[in-house]
Amino acid sequence: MFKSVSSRVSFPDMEADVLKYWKDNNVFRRTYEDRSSAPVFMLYEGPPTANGSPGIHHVLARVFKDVICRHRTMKGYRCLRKGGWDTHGLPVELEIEKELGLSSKKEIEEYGIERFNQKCKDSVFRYVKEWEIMTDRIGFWVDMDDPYVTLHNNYIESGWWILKQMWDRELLYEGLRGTPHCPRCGTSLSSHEVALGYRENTPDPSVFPKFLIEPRDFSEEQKNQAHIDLFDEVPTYLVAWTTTPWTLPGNTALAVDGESEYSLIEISDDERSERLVLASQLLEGNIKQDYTVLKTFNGVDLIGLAYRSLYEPSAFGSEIRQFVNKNGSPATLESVPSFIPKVVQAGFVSMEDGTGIVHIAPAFGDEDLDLGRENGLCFVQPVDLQGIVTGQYPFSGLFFKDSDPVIMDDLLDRGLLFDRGVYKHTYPFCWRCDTPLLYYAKSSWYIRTTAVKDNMVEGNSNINWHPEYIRDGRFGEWLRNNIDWAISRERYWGTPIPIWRCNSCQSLECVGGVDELKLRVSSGSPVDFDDLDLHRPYIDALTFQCSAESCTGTMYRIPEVMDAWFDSGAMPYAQWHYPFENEDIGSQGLFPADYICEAVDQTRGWFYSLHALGTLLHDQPAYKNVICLGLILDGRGRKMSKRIGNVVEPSSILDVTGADALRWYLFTASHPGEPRRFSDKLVNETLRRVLLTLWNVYSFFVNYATIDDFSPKDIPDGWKPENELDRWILSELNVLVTQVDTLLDEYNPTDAGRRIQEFIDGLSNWYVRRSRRRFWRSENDSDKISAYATLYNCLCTTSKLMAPLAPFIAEEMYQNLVRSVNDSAADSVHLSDFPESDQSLIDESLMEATRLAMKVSSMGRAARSKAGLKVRQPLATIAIKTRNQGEEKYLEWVTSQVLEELNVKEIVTFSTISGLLEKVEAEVEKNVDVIVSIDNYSIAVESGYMVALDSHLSGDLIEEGLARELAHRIQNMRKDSNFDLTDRIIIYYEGPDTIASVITNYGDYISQETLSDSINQGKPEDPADVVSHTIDGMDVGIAVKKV
RNA sequence: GGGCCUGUAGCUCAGGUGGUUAGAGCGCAGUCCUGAUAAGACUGAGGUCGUUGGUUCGAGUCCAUCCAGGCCCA
Repeated sequence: MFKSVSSRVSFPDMEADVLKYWKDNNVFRRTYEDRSSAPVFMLYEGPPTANGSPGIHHVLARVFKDVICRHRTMKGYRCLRKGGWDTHGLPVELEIEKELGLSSKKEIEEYGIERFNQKCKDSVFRYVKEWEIMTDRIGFWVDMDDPYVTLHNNYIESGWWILKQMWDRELLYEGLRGTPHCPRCGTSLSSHEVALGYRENTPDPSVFPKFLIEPRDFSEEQKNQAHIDLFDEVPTYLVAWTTTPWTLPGNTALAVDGESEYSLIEISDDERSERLVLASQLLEGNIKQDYTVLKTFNGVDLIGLAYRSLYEPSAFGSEIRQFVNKNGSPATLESVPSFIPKVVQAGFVSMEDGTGIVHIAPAFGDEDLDLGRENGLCFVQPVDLQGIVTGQYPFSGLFFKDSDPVIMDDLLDRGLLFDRGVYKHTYPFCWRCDTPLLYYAKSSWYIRTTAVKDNMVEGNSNINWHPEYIRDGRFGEWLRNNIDWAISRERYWGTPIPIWRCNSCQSLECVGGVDELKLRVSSGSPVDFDDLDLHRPYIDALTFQCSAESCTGTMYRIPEVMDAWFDSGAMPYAQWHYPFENEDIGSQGLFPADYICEAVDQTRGWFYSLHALGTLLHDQPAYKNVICLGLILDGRGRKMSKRIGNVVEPSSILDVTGADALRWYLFTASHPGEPRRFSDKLVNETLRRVLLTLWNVYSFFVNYATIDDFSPKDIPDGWKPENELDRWILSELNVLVTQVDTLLDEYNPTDAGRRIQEFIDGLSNWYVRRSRRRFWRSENDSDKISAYATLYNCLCTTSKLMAPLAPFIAEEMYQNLVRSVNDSAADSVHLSDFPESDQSLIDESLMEATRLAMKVSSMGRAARSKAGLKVRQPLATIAIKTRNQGEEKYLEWVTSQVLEELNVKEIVTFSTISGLLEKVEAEVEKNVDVIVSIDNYSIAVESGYMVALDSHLSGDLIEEGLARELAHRIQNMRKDSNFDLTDRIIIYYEGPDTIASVITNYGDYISQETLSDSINQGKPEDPADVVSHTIDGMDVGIAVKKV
């Protein structure tokens, strides 16, 4: 029969046993190995980096992945979930740099790329054991024996193949990009690193340089274009604004907003006059002195206007290059001898601050660079990568920031500075060395994602996002503003970019696989390809003859490695070493994924890299359904960070409350998309309120089933519930089954869990509470069997329903309730079928009626409480007024439940109590909830209902109340003495005549309730067993003795 | 600076298409119930529904604005 179940349970210990059972019986593996013909449900596991300990936020993502997969498994799918590790990238390098005390690329290269990369490689699995333990412990099923690893040669090779596809379709190109650059460390910083170093309230110069318009310079055509009266005799300037004076020598254009209005104004002092152009709405605040507005016009009228450079580049030894667009291919730079800077239109011109005229230096900012490309602007770069001003400017040789004051003084001397001040704003610094960063246009490799932008937007509309707003919101927005993906990094530890360049003719070749490389290199020195590590520096050593016609040069690999996001986006293919193996991933159901789940910070990370590569390679999204998780915060609403020290160690929770409680809390506390505050107190509350409540129902069932020797086999074939309570809870159960199944189908474990919670509450606090006596009765009649059958059914089904969410307790209950009596049942709840709802057992009216019983009982308890009538004291009558006829009928169905619950003998109608209804209506205002006392009735009035309890106590009622009180005291003594439920006892008592009379009249009742063979007046043999009680002010001594 | 999200009781959260007096759980105080219970019931205290406007007979709900927090990006 059933294994005995203590109400005192240690969930962590129970879970350890379940884990062992899964392992010993190979349960996870069998969920997919034993189902070769089942439809595939594919999870893509976003690879974590194992160079740090897993935190609670990792648990969050993992359990949300798991719950859906477990549900689909029980629905008959073959759910595939391959683990993976992200092993490349700058964070890994930075960790090692810190460890080795290196702080620049130069130092890394001196240390040696080979040794450096070896250190990186050694570090990435540093915490893998911790990850495996955590993953196992929380019950996340994922194949970690055969994970994909981004540093493996096979994985890299798949990446190369993808890149080659792009290359062949001319979607791969080299171009300029404005990148945040640390001049001291000599390296670009990733956006993540930049984010580490923003400093608020950084003072910078606020400069208003004046750019002279000289109509003399205009061609006839330009003169006609500029519909502006510009008078030679008064100098006219365009006034711009910048906080980076050091970029002014790189100015090659000024940008205006075509839609806005600009003014030509004149200001004068004693000596001379000058005219200025700036946005009309920004005149105020910028122009302190008196001025005259001569003319206003639209920004569009300024476009094409030429002006004088502040520093003519050729005069100061700076090279001038210009963006040239050649039949659709991306703009490239070509040297030109001179240029005339012009006014252009730009969408980003602000009318909030500045002058409405923006200084453009394509060599620096990314926006400026884009504008340069679009408009074929010139490109002047007067600062080198060490941050030193080049050329022969008056400030050449200075560090770029140090040149600011010199430039301002110089402009002032030359009358080209309208105003200067100080502006405080947020500016990025290198998080390592505190050097102000430089936005610097550098050459970089791109994938032309913009070529498939529309396809990406279209594909996204077919992705099922949870929460839904991500699709058109954050993610959709990102896609609509798509720019080409810069995939190269001038770093060391990453997938090397498989492009070789000829040192002679500069022609390029992209290699799409190891065999291809082997063929190219074979003409050169012999390399052992079997043993080749595809990382730097080994790959850099492979060179080969240039294949260009009549070129005798040698091809060397370009030094860059790939953005680690490319690695992660390549996982749908690279995890299978596609296409070198598993060519048919599409037909095998391995692509696209049915489901992925990560936190919202992956919008531009993994969600994007997957989507971009999926669209580029197969013109379809790489995933169908996503749960996008919100951030997890600490108990005070702060982001968890190592620095603040508020990171929650998963083990601290798991060891105390167990994995199921943690899982349940994470599922149900809030919807997955919302940021959540983590609180160990609430995990504990979840344990008590949900899991322990269920456990106690389970324990109750097993205890009594064991006493009565009940077996599920005793349930007659075709049994249908007749008892109202049984019909009610089974109706609730079958409604629940459909709801939970649907919600899990819809990727909503939160509401699924919340619904199960409500059911457990009803099961425990109404069904079992009201049914207890049916289990206590000594005879095994059909009603008792019915109660057992019902409760058994509820517990088995609940265990299956909650198996995806709380896999441990579900397994434990299933093993004991199902497997122990049925050898042919699946040997794990997770290999069993998800429950199906029996619609014939659903009775909406009965559920409505029971809700009414609960409501009325609640009011009755309130009325009792107010009148000081404890529930153990039986009352003679109750009158109940419902809101309508329909409810009147419902009430008839559940009258016995209400009477029992409220311990009242009889229900009567209000009409039999003369005048009561009228008195209540006279006393109580309409629509007010209140409890009143009228005549000898305590009456609760609430939202249209009325419950009146007769508080008059007859002698018989009082005596019966005393009998129940005595039974209660004796039960507690049994419990305190640790007697078994079935132990029979003898009772001794001493007390006044009133008590003796109760014993005489209710002795049978008390004996029956307390399983006593006799009740004796007097002392037991050992007087120490006597416990003194005070009942209704009477002193009563009672002793209980096991027979 | 831009995009997106969030703001309801001390805490965690519910509050379809606007509609009577805004709810639940936890926590707190008191009372009660209990041979399944680490539980439960009842009562009480606790709310300017982030702010300010607007639409409407009527706004927690719709619109706008601002404030605060968060994420992503400049």
